[in-house]
Amino acid sequence: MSIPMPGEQVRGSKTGKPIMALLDLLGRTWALGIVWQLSQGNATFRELQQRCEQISPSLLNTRLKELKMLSLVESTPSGYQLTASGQELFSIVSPLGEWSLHWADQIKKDNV
Amino acid sequence: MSIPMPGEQVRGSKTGKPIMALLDLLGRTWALGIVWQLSQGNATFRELQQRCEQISPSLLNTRLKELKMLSLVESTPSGYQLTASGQELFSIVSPLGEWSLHWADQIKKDNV
DNA sequence: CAATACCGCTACTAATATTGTAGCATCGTT
DNA sequence: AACGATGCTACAATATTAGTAGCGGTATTG
Repeated sequence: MSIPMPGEQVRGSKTGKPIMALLDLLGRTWALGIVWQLSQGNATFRELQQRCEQISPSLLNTRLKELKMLSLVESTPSGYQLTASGQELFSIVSPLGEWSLHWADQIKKDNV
Repeated sequence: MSIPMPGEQVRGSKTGKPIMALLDLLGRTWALGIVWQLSQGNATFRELQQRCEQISPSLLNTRLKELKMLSLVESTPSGYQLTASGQELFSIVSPLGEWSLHWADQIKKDNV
């Protein structure tokens, strides 16, 4: 799968608008999960594999390449870590953690 | 693909934590894109299909079922629309629209 | 200097998800 | 009754992800 570079066509959009590239990226398995896990601290390849319970090394590596190309993750001697942009992204989505709890309650109510 | 119900096992996590269910959901093709499009106003099935340039009707319907089950989208006589929860979700992720512009600039700089 | 034990990562196949296209069933209009 | 539009299903083709084995490199240990 090609890397969803802002400015170019991506899955589901020909306009190249950055938001569409971002939605394409985030819509890939584990992309946001990796950012989420890395927000909890740097990790080596194998550590990251363990934090993401069931991710296969081939997919992890594919995602890491994408995230590196898109300036969200970088690899350092002490392992992978979020870049400044990656941290910004995380800080935007981090409220999802708490919100998901309310959401879960809501679903229960609706499905009674 | 089974619906990522908070409290149950989902792709990539056995804990059932709501955030993992949410990350599973958002990691599916077009899930966030549909929420994004609906935030711009209600839409019928075929309207939504057009807004999401390349989505196939089978996938659109699959996603809509999931989003309905998860209390994020509901169908009304005037078409599909976000539920209160769906709007909350959108309001959390909506800053991504503007942020993606800065991000695109950053990528350009990094890749010079 | 082996032998061992990690590490990042690649290779490959099987399983699963998504795309693309055709078209059915239903409804309201003419 | 014929037409057009709608929501949606069916299904084959294609693309993505999961799962497993293991290579080549770099310490560490005896």
